[in-house]
Amino acid sequence: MANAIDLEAETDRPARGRRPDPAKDEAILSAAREMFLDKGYAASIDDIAERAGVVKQTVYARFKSKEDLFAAVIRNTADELIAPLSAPEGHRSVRDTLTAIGEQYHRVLLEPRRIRMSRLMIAEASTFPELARRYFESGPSYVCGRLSDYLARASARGELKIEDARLAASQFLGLVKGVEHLGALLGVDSAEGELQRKRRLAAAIDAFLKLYG
Amino acid sequence: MANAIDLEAETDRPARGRRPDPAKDEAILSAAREMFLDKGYAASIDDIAERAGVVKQTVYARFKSKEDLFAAVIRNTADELIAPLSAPEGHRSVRDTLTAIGEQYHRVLLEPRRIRMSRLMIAEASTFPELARRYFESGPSYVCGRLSDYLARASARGELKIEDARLAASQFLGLVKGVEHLGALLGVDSAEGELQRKRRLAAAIDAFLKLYG
DNA sequence: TATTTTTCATACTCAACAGTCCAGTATGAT
DNA sequence: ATCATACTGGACTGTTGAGTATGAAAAATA
Repeated sequence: MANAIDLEAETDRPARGRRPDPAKDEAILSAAREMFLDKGYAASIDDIAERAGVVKQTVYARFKSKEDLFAAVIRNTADELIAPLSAPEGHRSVRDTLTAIGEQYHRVLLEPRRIRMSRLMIAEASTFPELARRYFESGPSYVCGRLSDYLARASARGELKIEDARLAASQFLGLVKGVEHLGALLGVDSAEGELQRKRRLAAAIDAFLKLYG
Repeated sequence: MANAIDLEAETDRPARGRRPDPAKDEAILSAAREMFLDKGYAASIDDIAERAGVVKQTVYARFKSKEDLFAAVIRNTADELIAPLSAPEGHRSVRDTLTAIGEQYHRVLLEPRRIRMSRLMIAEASTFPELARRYFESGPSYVCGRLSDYLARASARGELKIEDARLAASQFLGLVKGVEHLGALLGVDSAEGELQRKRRLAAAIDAFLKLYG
């Protein structure tokens, strides 16, 4: 029963009249992201619109409700945050690779933006379970999976001795996080300088290699 | 300059008239706790009052504002949650002690009540930094401290070989938590049964003893 | 130019909520 | 009995915020 118009709907053909400004999409999403990260879901559409330099109606022209906008922001941001995790593998030693992954994970996890994002998702986990699940699975759990793959391969090559790769990966990330990550989520700045953080990371890697080396 | 009245204020002497009903204090706090855990700080005073079987005025008679009530709830609940952590030490082997501590930490951390509480605190960390800090310090950080003390003593007795006790404690708790704790905060039920949880705990202890045994 | 669609500007509805006020009732002490 | 305090019931203020409505200006096509 699909006619020409339906088919063309896929390719977004606005036919006549003024074209929607794509820059405004970006402005709205970006403003919404900032506000949500700042105030949580309590952020108001009015404030978001004002920050985006746009009128409330324009927001509602693109997103049919606040929930909708929120979901869009989350998906958007989650995707953006995955990118730096596609860690290159290759010819490096196990220690170097783990150091790189650990450093990245460390940096990403403690990055203020990510902390605020995690806070937001944890806060709204009961209201938006689906989004929270996606966030977890495309974030920490994804990293854990990739790391697990790597560990399994390294183990197959005889560079490590691992039985349960998934468990080992979870342990590694746990070692890297320690209790301090929870502290960061709770906004305890932990007076922990770059130095101590590096030290903890190095200790985690030493420990892991001692366990499975 | 303290006169009799000031001194007596300490012992709460309302002099004349009808006495405040202590049961209502408890009812209000308990209702507020439930509602806050459920809806976050967005929970309304009206709902709290209704649930407590009390009129809004009565709430405001005891707590001068919503913030005040919230703070009272947090302090109250945080205290309540510390209690089970005063783990007895003694004649048991290091392994047994670690198992007990780990099991307790595991149970306490993953207990639905604590999860909801952590969610709440993380969500409001930027609005109530002081409360969040207290929560962290009287919760996870406190456990870490106690564990650290224990490890230092065990190390002094020669039962373990540990240089940095605080670091080791953090590592142990990290091993116990893995990535799964974050998943729980995000409401991912992880399809992880009691079995897998016990397994992870056992693995964490094995690993720790291999590291520092 | 005529037409269509976006965007702005502004005002509006409707509901919820923090906090207050008041009049009356209950409970205790003197 | 009387006075002070706790508590109820309900109305009230003022604000905020989600979502809608309306009308006019701006940009694009025919």
